[in-house]
Amino acid sequence: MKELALLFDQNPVFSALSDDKKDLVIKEAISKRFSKGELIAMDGDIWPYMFFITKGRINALKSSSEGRSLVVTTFNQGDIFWGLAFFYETMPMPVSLEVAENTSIMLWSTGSLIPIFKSEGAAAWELSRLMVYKMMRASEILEEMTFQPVAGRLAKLLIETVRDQEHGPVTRSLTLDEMAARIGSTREMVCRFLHRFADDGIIDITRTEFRVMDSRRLAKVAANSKG
Amino acid sequence: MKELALLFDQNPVFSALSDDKKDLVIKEAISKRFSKGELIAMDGDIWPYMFFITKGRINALKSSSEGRSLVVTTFNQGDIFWGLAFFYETMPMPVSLEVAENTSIMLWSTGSLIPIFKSEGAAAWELSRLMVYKMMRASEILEEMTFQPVAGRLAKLLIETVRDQEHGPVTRSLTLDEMAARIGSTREMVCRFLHRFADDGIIDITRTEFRVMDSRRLAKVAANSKG
DNA sequence: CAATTTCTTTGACTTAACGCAAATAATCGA
DNA sequence: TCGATTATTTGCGTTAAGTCAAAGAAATTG
Repeated sequence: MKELALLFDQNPVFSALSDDKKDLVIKEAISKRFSKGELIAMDGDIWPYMFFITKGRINALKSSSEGRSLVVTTFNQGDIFWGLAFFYETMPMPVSLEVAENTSIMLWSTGSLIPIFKSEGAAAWELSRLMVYKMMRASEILEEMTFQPVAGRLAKLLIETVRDQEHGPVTRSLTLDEMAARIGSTREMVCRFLHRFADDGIIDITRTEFRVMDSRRLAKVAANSKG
Repeated sequence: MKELALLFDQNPVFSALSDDKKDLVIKEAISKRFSKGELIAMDGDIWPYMFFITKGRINALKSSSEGRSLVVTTFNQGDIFWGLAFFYETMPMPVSLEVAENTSIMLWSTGSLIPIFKSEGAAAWELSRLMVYKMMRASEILEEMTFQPVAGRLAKLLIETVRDQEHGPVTRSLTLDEMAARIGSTREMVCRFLHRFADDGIIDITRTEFRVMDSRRLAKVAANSKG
Protein backbone atom coordinates (compact mmCIF):
# COMPACT_ATOMS: atom_id res chain seq x y z
CA MET A 1 0.00 0.00 0.00
CA LYS A 2 2.97 2.30 0.24
CA GLU A 3 3.27 2.48 -3.51
CA LEU A 4 -0.35 3.45 -3.79
CA ALA A 5 0.11 6.29 -1.33
CA LEU A 6 3.10 7.43 -3.33
CA LEU A 7 1.18 7.41 -6.58
CA PHE A 8 -1.62 9.29 -4.90
CA ASP A 9 0.74 11.97 -3.73
CA GLN A 10 2.11 12.44 -7.20
CA ASN A 11 -1.33 13.14 -8.60
CA PRO A 12 -1.97 16.88 -8.55
CA VAL A 13 -5.63 16.56 -7.66
CA PHE A 14 -5.50 14.00 -4.89
CA SER A 15 -2.34 15.39 -3.42
CA ALA A 16 -4.15 18.69 -2.85
CA LEU A 17 -6.49 16.96 -0.40
CA SER A 18 -6.03 17.22 3.32
CA ASP A 19 -4.73 14.00 4.89
CA ASP A 20 -7.97 12.91 6.45
CA LYS A 21 -9.88 13.46 3.22
CA LYS A 22 -7.21 11.52 1.40
CA ASP A 23 -7.78 8.55 3.67
CA LEU A 24 -11.50 8.87 3.20
CA VAL A 25 -11.13 8.88 -0.56
CA ILE A 26 -8.97 5.78 -0.50
CA LYS A 27 -11.45 4.07 1.75
CA GLU A 28 -14.35 4.79 -0.57
CA ALA A 29 -12.59 3.52 -3.68
CA ILE A 30 -13.62 0.38 -5.49
CA SER A 31 -10.71 -1.58 -6.93
CA LYS A 32 -11.04 -3.22 -10.30
CA ARG A 33 -8.85 -5.19 -12.62
CA PHE A 34 -9.14 -5.46 -16.37
CA SER A 35 -7.23 -7.38 -18.95
CA LYS A 36 -5.99 -6.19 -22.29
CA GLY A 37 -8.70 -5.55 -24.83
CA GLU A 38 -11.55 -5.19 -22.34
CA LEU A 39 -13.92 -2.26 -22.69
CA ILE A 40 -14.42 -0.35 -19.45
CA ALA A 41 -17.03 2.00 -20.89
CA MET A 42 -18.50 2.62 -24.30
CA ASP A 43 -18.91 5.81 -26.24
CA GLY A 44 -22.43 6.96 -25.49
CA ASP A 45 -22.76 5.24 -22.10
CA ILE A 46 -23.89 7.13 -19.06
CA TRP A 47 -20.93 6.35 -16.87
CA PRO A 48 -20.85 8.44 -13.67
CA TYR A 49 -17.44 7.45 -12.35
CA MET A 50 -14.02 8.86 -11.77
CA PHE A 51 -11.04 6.51 -11.88
CA PHE A 52 -7.38 6.42 -11.00
CA ILE A 53 -4.98 4.02 -12.68
CA THR A 54 -2.81 2.16 -10.21
CA LYS A 55 -1.21 0.04 -12.90
CA GLY A 56 -1.48 -0.30 -16.65
CA ARG A 57 -2.74 1.75 -19.54
CA ILE A 58 -6.11 2.68 -21.02
CA ASN A 59 -6.91 4.13 -24.43
CA ALA A 60 -9.71 6.60 -25.00
CA LEU A 61 -11.10 6.24 -28.48
CA LYS A 62 -13.86 7.47 -30.71
CA SER A 63 -15.28 5.39 -33.48
CA SER A 64 -17.26 6.39 -36.52
CA SER A 65 -20.43 4.68 -37.62
CA GLU A 66 -18.24 2.81 -40.09
CA GLY A 67 -15.21 0.93 -38.88
CA ARG A 68 -12.75 3.79 -38.43
CA SER A 69 -11.58 4.71 -34.99
CA LEU A 70 -9.42 7.42 -33.49
CA VAL A 71 -7.34 7.01 -30.35
CA VAL A 72 -7.79 10.38 -28.71
CA THR A 73 -5.57 9.88 -25.70
CA THR A 74 -3.95 7.28 -23.48
CA PHE A 75 -4.15 7.19 -19.71
CA ASN A 76 -1.21 5.79 -17.77
CA GLN A 77 -0.37 4.79 -14.25
CA GLY A 78 -1.12 7.65 -11.88
CA ASP A 79 -3.60 9.37 -14.21
CA ILE A 80 -7.20 10.10 -13.35
CA PHE A 81 -10.16 10.47 -15.64
CA TRP A 82 -13.93 10.40 -15.49
CA GLY A 83 -17.13 9.84 -17.34
CA LEU A 84 -18.89 13.12 -18.10
CA ALA A 85 -21.87 11.76 -16.15
CA PHE A 86 -19.71 12.09 -13.06
CA PHE A 87 -20.35 15.82 -13.46
CA TYR A 88 -23.65 15.97 -15.34
CA GLU A 89 -25.98 13.05 -14.73
CA THR A 90 -27.25 12.86 -18.27
CA MET A 91 -24.05 13.36 -20.23
CA PRO A 92 -22.89 10.35 -22.21
CA MET A 93 -19.28 9.26 -22.62
CA PRO A 94 -17.65 11.05 -25.57
CA VAL A 95 -15.16 8.18 -25.99
CA SER A 96 -14.84 4.48 -25.30
CA LEU A 97 -12.33 3.32 -22.72
CA GLU A 98 -10.36 0.34 -23.92
CA VAL A 99 -7.75 -1.42 -21.83
CA ALA A 100 -4.42 -1.32 -23.66
CA GLU A 101 -2.62 -3.65 -21.28
CA ASN A 102 -3.58 -5.43 -18.08
CA THR A 103 -4.71 -2.70 -15.79
CA SER A 104 -5.81 -2.03 -12.23
CA ILE A 105 -7.88 0.98 -11.35
CA MET A 106 -9.60 2.57 -8.39
CA LEU A 107 -13.10 3.76 -9.04
CA TRP A 108 -15.43 6.27 -7.40
CA SER A 109 -19.01 7.08 -8.14
CA THR A 110 -20.32 10.62 -8.09
CA GLY A 111 -21.83 10.63 -4.64
CA SER A 112 -18.72 9.66 -2.78
CA LEU A 113 -16.48 12.39 -4.15
CA ILE A 114 -18.60 15.46 -4.78
CA PRO A 115 -18.93 16.55 -1.16
CA ILE A 116 -15.19 16.19 -0.78
CA PHE A 117 -14.40 18.37 -3.79
CA LYS A 118 -16.93 20.97 -2.75
CA SER A 119 -15.35 21.27 0.64
CA GLU A 120 -11.76 21.19 -0.57
CA GLY A 121 -11.29 24.14 -2.87
CA ALA A 122 -7.64 23.40 -3.53
CA ALA A 123 -8.43 19.96 -4.93
CA ALA A 124 -11.36 21.24 -6.96
CA TRP A 125 -9.08 23.95 -8.31
CA GLU A 126 -6.49 21.37 -9.32
CA LEU A 127 -9.24 19.42 -10.99
CA SER A 128 -10.09 22.50 -13.02
CA ARG A 129 -6.48 22.86 -14.00
CA LEU A 130 -6.32 19.26 -15.07
CA MET A 131 -9.35 19.85 -17.24
CA VAL A 132 -7.74 22.87 -18.82
CA TYR A 133 -4.88 20.62 -19.73
CA LYS A 134 -7.24 18.11 -21.30
CA MET A 135 -8.93 20.91 -23.21
CA MET A 136 -5.63 22.01 -24.61
CA ARG A 137 -4.94 18.48 -25.80
CA ALA A 138 -8.39 18.24 -27.35
CA SER A 139 -7.78 21.53 -29.07
CA GLU A 140 -4.47 20.34 -30.46
CA ILE A 141 -6.02 17.19 -31.82
CA LEU A 142 -8.83 19.15 -33.44
CA GLU A 143 -6.34 21.47 -35.04
CA GLU A 144 -4.24 18.64 -36.38
CA MET A 145 -7.18 16.71 -37.73
CA THR A 146 -8.68 19.78 -39.30
CA PHE A 147 -5.73 21.61 -40.73
CA GLN A 148 -2.89 19.11 -40.95
CA PRO A 149 -2.58 16.60 -43.77
CA VAL A 150 -1.93 12.96 -43.00
CA ALA A 151 1.80 13.22 -43.67
CA GLY A 152 2.20 15.86 -40.97
CA ARG A 153 0.22 13.92 -38.42
CA LEU A 154 2.23 10.80 -39.11
CA ALA A 155 5.50 12.67 -38.84
CA LYS A 156 4.43 14.00 -35.48
CA LEU A 157 3.52 10.53 -34.29
CA LEU A 158 6.93 9.22 -35.35
CA ILE A 159 8.68 11.98 -33.46
CA GLU A 160 6.70 11.18 -30.32
CA THR A 161 7.41 7.48 -30.71
CA VAL A 162 11.13 8.02 -31.03
CA ARG A 163 11.41 10.67 -28.33
CA ASP A 164 11.36 8.13 -25.51
CA GLN A 165 13.50 5.49 -27.20
CA GLU A 166 17.25 5.82 -27.26
CA HIS A 167 18.89 6.61 -30.53
CA GLY A 168 19.34 4.02 -33.26
CA PRO A 169 16.93 1.59 -34.89
CA VAL A 170 13.60 1.23 -33.15
CA THR A 171 11.47 -1.88 -33.19
CA ARG A 172 8.14 -1.02 -34.71
CA SER A 173 5.96 -1.40 -31.68
CA LEU A 174 2.71 -0.19 -33.22
CA THR A 175 1.01 -1.97 -36.07
CA LEU A 176 -0.03 0.07 -39.07
CA ASP A 177 -3.61 -0.15 -37.88
CA GLU A 178 -2.66 1.23 -34.50
CA MET A 179 -0.71 4.08 -36.01
CA ALA A 180 -3.62 4.79 -38.33
CA ALA A 181 -6.01 4.94 -35.38
CA ARG A 182 -3.75 7.44 -33.66
CA ILE A 183 -3.61 9.83 -36.58
CA GLY A 184 -7.11 9.25 -37.93
CA SER A 185 -6.29 7.51 -41.17
CA THR A 186 -5.98 4.02 -42.63
CA ARG A 187 -3.26 1.37 -42.54
CA GLU A 188 -2.66 1.72 -46.27
CA MET A 189 -2.09 5.44 -46.02
CA VAL A 190 0.29 5.01 -43.12
CA CYS A 191 2.22 2.40 -45.03
CA ARG A 192 2.51 4.61 -48.08
CA PHE A 193 3.69 7.64 -46.19
CA LEU A 194 6.22 5.63 -44.22
CA HIS A 195 7.73 4.44 -47.46
CA ARG A 196 7.55 7.88 -48.98
CA PHE A 197 9.51 9.20 -45.98
CA ALA A 198 11.99 6.38 -46.57
CA ASP A 199 12.31 7.28 -50.26
CA ASP A 200 13.02 10.86 -49.23
CA GLY A 201 15.74 9.66 -46.89
CA ILE A 202 13.96 10.93 -43.81
CA ILE A 203 13.67 7.52 -42.20
CA ASP A 204 14.95 4.02 -42.76
CA ILE A 205 12.42 1.28 -42.56
CA THR A 206 12.17 -2.49 -42.74
CA ARG A 207 9.24 -4.68 -42.11
CA THR A 208 10.04 -4.87 -38.44
CA GLU A 209 11.98 -1.81 -37.43
CA PHE A 210 12.68 1.78 -38.38
CA ARG A 211 15.11 4.54 -37.62
CA VAL A 212 14.95 8.28 -38.02
CA MET A 213 17.72 9.45 -40.34
CA ASP A 214 16.93 13.14 -40.63
CA SER A 215 15.00 14.37 -37.65
CA ARG A 216 15.21 17.95 -38.82
CA ARG A 217 13.30 17.20 -41.97
CA LEU A 218 10.88 14.98 -40.11
CA ALA A 219 10.13 17.90 -37.81
CA LYS A 220 9.61 20.07 -40.84
CA VAL A 221 7.02 17.71 -42.23
CA ALA A 222 5.33 17.61 -38.84
CA ALA A 223 5.23 21.40 -38.79
CA ASN A 224 3.76 21.40 -42.26
CA SER A 225 6.46 23.45 -43.93
CA LYS A 226 6.56 21.14 -46.87
CA GLY A 227 9.86 22.50 -48.20
CA MET B 1 -25.76 47.71 -11.66
CA LYS B 2 -28.74 45.62 -10.77
CA GLU B 3 -28.65 43.93 -14.15
CA LEU B 4 -25.04 43.01 -13.61
CA ALA B 5 -25.83 41.39 -10.29
CA LEU B 6 -28.61 39.47 -11.96
CA LEU B 7 -26.33 38.21 -14.71
CA PHE B 8 -23.80 37.24 -12.12
CA ASP B 9 -26.32 35.23 -10.21
CA GLN B 10 -27.32 33.36 -13.32
CA ASN B 11 -23.78 32.23 -13.92
CA PRO B 12 -23.24 28.85 -12.29
CA VAL B 13 -19.68 29.59 -11.21
CA PHE B 14 -20.06 33.06 -9.76
CA SER B 15 -23.39 32.30 -8.18
CA ALA B 16 -21.71 29.56 -6.15
CA LEU B 17 -19.62 32.18 -4.39
CA SER B 18 -20.49 33.47 -0.95
CA ASP B 19 -21.86 37.01 -0.99
CA ASP B 20 -18.78 38.72 0.33
CA LYS B 21 -16.56 36.95 -2.17
CA LYS B 22 -18.97 37.91 -4.89
CA ASP B 23 -18.58 41.56 -3.97
CA LEU B 24 -14.85 41.17 -3.87
CA VAL B 25 -14.80 39.62 -7.32
CA ILE B 26 -16.88 42.41 -8.77
CA LYS B 27 -14.62 44.95 -7.16
CA GLU B 28 -11.49 43.42 -8.65
CA ALA B 29 -12.88 43.27 -12.15
CA ILE B 30 -11.59 45.41 -14.98
CA SER B 31 -14.28 46.56 -17.39
CA LYS B 32 -13.55 46.67 -21.09
CA ARG B 33 -15.44 47.49 -24.23
CA PHE B 34 -14.74 46.20 -27.71
CA SER B 35 -16.31 46.86 -31.04
CA LYS B 36 -17.19 44.43 -33.73
CA GLY B 37 -14.23 42.86 -35.45
CA GLU B 38 -11.68 43.59 -32.76
CA LEU B 39 -9.36 40.83 -31.64
CA ILE B 40 -9.26 40.39 -27.87
CA ALA B 41 -6.58 37.72 -27.93
CA MET B 42 -4.75 35.81 -30.62
CA ASP B 43 -4.21 32.12 -31.04
CA GLY B 44 -0.80 31.47 -29.52
CA ASP B 45 -0.82 34.42 -27.10
CA ILE B 46 -0.06 33.95 -23.45
CA TRP B 47 -3.22 35.49 -22.10
CA PRO B 48 -3.71 34.89 -18.38
CA TYR B 49 -7.22 36.25 -17.93
CA MET B 50 -10.71 35.13 -17.20
CA PHE B 51 -13.61 37.14 -18.56
CA PHE B 52 -17.34 37.52 -18.19
CA ILE B 53 -19.49 38.97 -20.95
CA THR B 54 -21.89 41.61 -19.71
CA LYS B 55 -23.12 42.40 -23.17
CA GLY B 56 -22.42 41.21 -26.68
CA ARG B 57 -20.91 38.19 -28.34
CA ILE B 58 -17.43 36.81 -28.94
CA ASN B 59 -16.29 34.13 -31.36
CA ALA B 60 -13.51 31.71 -30.58
CA LEU B 61 -11.74 30.65 -33.73
CA LYS B 62 -8.78 28.68 -34.96
CA SER B 63 -7.04 29.47 -38.17
CA SER B 64 -4.77 27.39 -40.32
CA SER B 65 -1.46 28.55 -41.68
CA GLU B 66 -3.31 29.22 -44.91
CA GLY B 67 -6.41 31.36 -44.87
CA ARG B 68 -8.95 28.88 -43.58
CA SER B 69 -10.52 29.42 -40.20
CA LEU B 70 -12.89 27.51 -37.97
CA VAL B 71 -15.28 29.11 -35.51
CA VAL B 72 -15.10 26.71 -32.62
CA THR B 73 -17.62 28.33 -30.33
CA THR B 74 -19.42 31.55 -29.53
CA PHE B 75 -19.62 33.18 -26.12
CA ASN B 76 -22.72 35.18 -25.26
CA GLN B 77 -23.92 37.52 -22.56
CA GLY B 78 -23.48 35.88 -19.18
CA ASP B 79 -20.82 33.42 -20.30
CA ILE B 80 -17.35 33.17 -18.83
CA PHE B 81 -14.18 31.98 -20.45
CA TRP B 82 -10.43 32.20 -19.94
CA GLY B 83 -7.05 32.00 -21.52
CA LEU B 84 -5.29 28.76 -20.69
CA ALA B 85 -2.52 30.85 -19.15
CA PHE B 86 -5.00 31.76 -16.45
CA PHE B 87 -4.42 28.21 -15.23
CA TYR B 88 -0.92 27.41 -16.51
CA GLU B 89 1.39 30.37 -16.92
CA THR B 90 3.03 29.09 -20.05
CA MET B 91 0.06 27.78 -21.97
CA PRO B 92 -0.80 29.71 -25.12
CA MET B 93 -4.32 30.44 -26.33
CA PRO B 94 -5.64 27.59 -28.45
CA VAL B 95 -8.02 29.98 -30.25
CA SER B 96 -8.33 33.63 -31.15
CA LEU B 97 -11.08 35.68 -29.55
CA GLU B 98 -12.84 37.89 -32.06
CA VAL B 99 -15.62 40.28 -31.17
CA ALA B 100 -18.72 39.36 -33.15
CA GLU B 101 -20.72 42.42 -32.13
CA ASN B 102 -20.07 45.36 -29.85
CA THR B 103 -19.26 43.83 -26.53
CA SER B 104 -18.57 44.68 -22.91
CA ILE B 105 -16.67 42.34 -20.66
CA MET B 106 -15.31 42.13 -17.15
CA LEU B 107 -11.79 40.87 -16.90
CA TRP B 108 -9.72 39.29 -14.14
CA SER B 109 -6.10 38.34 -14.09
CA THR B 110 -4.90 35.15 -12.48
CA GLY B 111 -3.77 36.56 -9.18
CA SER B 112 -7.02 38.15 -8.21
CA LEU B 113 -9.18 35.05 -8.59
CA ILE B 114 -7.08 32.04 -7.68
CA PRO B 115 -7.16 32.52 -3.92
CA ILE B 116 -10.91 32.92 -4.12
CA PHE B 117 -11.41 29.70 -6.05
CA LYS B 118 -9.08 27.80 -3.78
CA SER B 119 -11.00 28.88 -0.75
CA GLU B 120 -14.43 28.38 -2.26
CA GLY B 121 -14.73 24.73 -3.17
CA ALA B 122 -18.28 25.07 -4.46
CA ALA B 123 -17.26 27.65 -7.04
CA ALA B 124 -14.18 25.71 -8.05
CA TRP B 125 -16.36 22.65 -8.42
CA GLU B 126 -18.76 24.54 -10.67
CA LEU B 127 -15.80 25.70 -12.69
CA SER B 128 -14.82 22.06 -13.18
CA ARG B 129 -18.31 21.26 -14.30
CA LEU B 130 -18.27 24.11 -16.76
CA MET B 131 -15.04 22.75 -18.16
CA VAL B 132 -16.55 19.34 -18.53
CA TYR B 133 -19.23 20.96 -20.59
CA LYS B 134 -16.64 22.64 -22.78
CA MET B 135 -14.83 19.35 -23.18
CA MET B 136 -18.00 17.72 -24.37
CA ARG B 137 -18.45 20.43 -26.97
CA ALA B 138 -14.85 20.08 -28.08
CA SER B 139 -15.35 16.37 -28.37
CA GLU B 140 -18.45 16.82 -30.48
CA ILE B 141 -16.68 19.17 -32.82
CA LEU B 142 -13.77 16.79 -33.18
CA GLU B 143 -16.12 13.97 -33.98
CA GLU B 144 -18.00 15.99 -36.55
CA MET B 145 -14.90 17.26 -38.25
CA THR B 146 -13.30 13.84 -38.27
CA PHE B 147 -16.11 11.51 -39.13
CA GLN B 148 -18.85 13.65 -40.63
CA PRO B 149 -18.81 14.75 -44.26
CA VAL B 150 -19.43 18.38 -45.10
CA ALA B 151 -23.07 17.79 -45.99
CA GLY B 152 -23.84 16.48 -42.52
CA ARG B 153 -22.08 19.34 -40.80
CA LEU B 154 -23.92 21.87 -42.93
CA ALA B 155 -27.26 20.21 -42.27
CA LYS B 156 -26.58 20.41 -38.56
CA LEU B 157 -25.72 24.08 -38.81
CA LEU B 158 -28.95 24.78 -40.68
CA ILE B 159 -30.95 23.02 -38.02
CA GLU B 160 -29.33 25.08 -35.30
CA THR B 161 -29.88 28.27 -37.26
CA VAL B 162 -33.55 27.62 -37.75
CA ARG B 163 -34.20 26.31 -34.25
CA ASP B 164 -34.44 29.77 -32.74
CA GLN B 165 -36.29 31.43 -35.61
CA GLU B 166 -40.01 31.08 -35.97
CA HIS B 167 -41.30 28.96 -38.78
CA GLY B 168 -41.36 30.16 -42.35
CA PRO B 169 -38.74 31.77 -44.52
CA VAL B 170 -35.60 32.88 -42.73
CA THR B 171 -33.37 35.71 -43.80
CA ARG B 172 -29.91 34.34 -44.44
CA SER B 173 -28.07 36.01 -41.63
CA LEU B 174 -24.72 34.31 -42.15
CA THR B 175 -22.68 34.77 -45.28
CA LEU B 176 -21.37 31.70 -47.06
CA ASP B 177 -17.95 32.47 -45.68
CA GLU B 178 -19.31 32.59 -42.16
CA MET B 179 -21.15 29.33 -42.58
CA ALA B 180 -18.03 27.78 -44.06
CA ALA B 181 -15.98 28.91 -41.08
CA ARG B 182 -18.47 27.29 -38.73
CA ILE B 183 -18.36 23.91 -40.41
CA GLY B 184 -14.74 23.94 -41.48
CA SER B 185 -15.15 24.20 -45.23
CA THR B 186 -15.22 26.76 -48.01
CA ARG B 187 -17.86 29.14 -49.30
CA GLU B 188 -18.07 27.28 -52.61
CA MET B 189 -18.76 23.98 -50.90
CA VAL B 190 -21.43 25.52 -48.71
CA CYS B 191 -23.07 27.05 -51.72
CA ARG B 192 -23.07 23.77 -53.59
CA PHE B 193 -24.53 21.77 -50.78
CA LEU B 194 -27.20 24.37 -50.09
CA HIS B 195 -28.33 24.08 -53.68
CA ARG B 196 -28.09 20.31 -53.60
CA PHE B 197 -30.38 20.34 -50.58
CA ALA B 198 -32.71 22.62 -52.53
CA ASP B 199 -32.68 20.26 -55.53
CA ASP B 200 -33.58 17.44 -53.18
CA GLY B 201 -36.52 19.45 -51.87
CA ILE B 202 -35.12 19.59 -48.36
CA ILE B 203 -34.90 23.36 -48.30
CA ASP B 204 -35.98 26.31 -50.40
CA ILE B 205 -33.41 28.92 -51.08
CA THR B 206 -33.00 32.26 -52.77
CA ARG B 207 -30.05 34.53 -52.78
CA THR B 208 -31.24 36.23 -49.63
CA GLU B 209 -33.40 33.85 -47.67
CA PHE B 210 -34.13 30.20 -47.12
CA ARG B 211 -36.70 27.96 -45.55
CA VAL B 212 -36.61 24.39 -44.35
CA MET B 213 -39.18 22.33 -46.25
CA ASP B 214 -38.46 18.85 -44.90
CA SER B 215 -36.88 19.00 -41.49
CA ARG B 216 -37.07 15.25 -41.10
CA ARG B 217 -34.82 14.66 -44.06
CA LEU B 218 -32.54 17.50 -43.03
CA ALA B 219 -32.12 15.80 -39.66
CA LYS B 220 -31.35 12.58 -41.46
CA VAL B 221 -28.56 14.19 -43.42
CA ALA B 222 -27.23 15.71 -40.22
CA ALA B 223 -27.26 12.27 -38.61
CA ASN B 224 -25.43 10.88 -41.59
CA SER B 225 -28.02 8.30 -42.61
CA LYS B 226 -27.73 9.26 -46.20
CA GLY B 227 -30.94 7.46 -47.25
C1' DC C 1 7.59 -27.13 -37.61
C1' DA C 2 3.52 -26.94 -40.33
C1' DA C 3 -0.50 -24.44 -40.60
C1' DT C 4 -3.06 -20.66 -39.65
C1' DT C 5 -3.53 -16.13 -38.52
C1' DT C 6 -2.09 -11.58 -38.45
C1' DC C 7 0.66 -7.78 -40.68
C1' DT C 8 2.66 -5.34 -44.34
C1' DT C 9 3.03 -3.77 -48.88
C1' DT C 10 1.57 -2.30 -53.49
C1' DG C 11 -1.18 -1.36 -57.61
C1' DA C 12 -5.45 0.20 -59.58
C1' DC C 13 -9.47 2.70 -59.05
C1' DT C 14 -12.93 5.96 -56.71
C1' DT C 15 -14.40 9.92 -54.32
C1' DA C 16 -15.08 13.93 -51.43
C1' DA C 17 -13.50 18.22 -51.12
C1' DC C 18 -11.04 22.13 -52.66
C1' DG C 19 -9.02 26.08 -55.57
C1' DC C 20 -9.50 29.13 -59.35
C1' DA C 21 -11.92 31.96 -62.29
C1' DA C 22 -15.66 34.18 -64.23
C1' DA C 23 -20.48 35.67 -64.26
C1' DT C 24 -24.22 37.55 -61.79
C1' DA C 25 -26.76 39.66 -58.02
C1' DA C 26 -27.23 42.34 -53.90
C1' DT C 27 -25.80 45.96 -50.93
C1' DC C 28 -23.54 50.10 -49.38
C1' DG C 29 -21.85 54.83 -49.50
C1' DA C 30 -21.77 59.23 -51.07
C1' DT D 1 -29.45 56.82 -57.74
C1' DC D 2 -25.06 55.42 -59.58
C1' DG D 3 -20.78 53.28 -58.98
C1' DA D 4 -18.07 50.49 -56.14
C1' DT D 5 -17.84 46.88 -53.19
C1' DT D 6 -19.22 42.68 -51.34
C1' DA D 7 -21.73 38.10 -51.93
C1' DT D 8 -23.36 34.35 -54.41
C1' DT D 9 -23.30 30.99 -57.88
C1' DT D 10 -21.33 27.61 -61.24
C1' DG D 11 -18.16 25.21 -64.35
C1' DC D 12 -13.90 22.96 -64.55
C1' DG D 13 -9.68 20.93 -63.20
C1' DT D 14 -6.80 19.14 -59.27
C1' DT D 15 -5.66 16.68 -55.31
C1' DA D 16 -5.48 14.34 -50.95
C1' DA D 17 -7.24 10.56 -49.14
C1' DG D 18 -9.70 6.39 -49.17
C1' DT D 19 -11.34 1.58 -50.79
C1' DC D 20 -10.61 -2.88 -52.71
C1' DA D 21 -7.98 -6.66 -53.83
C1' DA D 22 -4.16 -9.50 -53.83
C1' DA D 23 0.45 -11.02 -52.76
C1' DG D 24 4.11 -11.76 -49.70
C1' DA D 25 6.34 -11.79 -44.75
C1' DA D 26 6.19 -12.39 -39.97
C1' DA D 27 4.32 -14.31 -35.89
C1' DT D 28 1.70 -17.51 -33.33
C1' DT D 29 -0.09 -21.88 -31.96
C1' DG D 30 -1.16 -26.50 -31.42
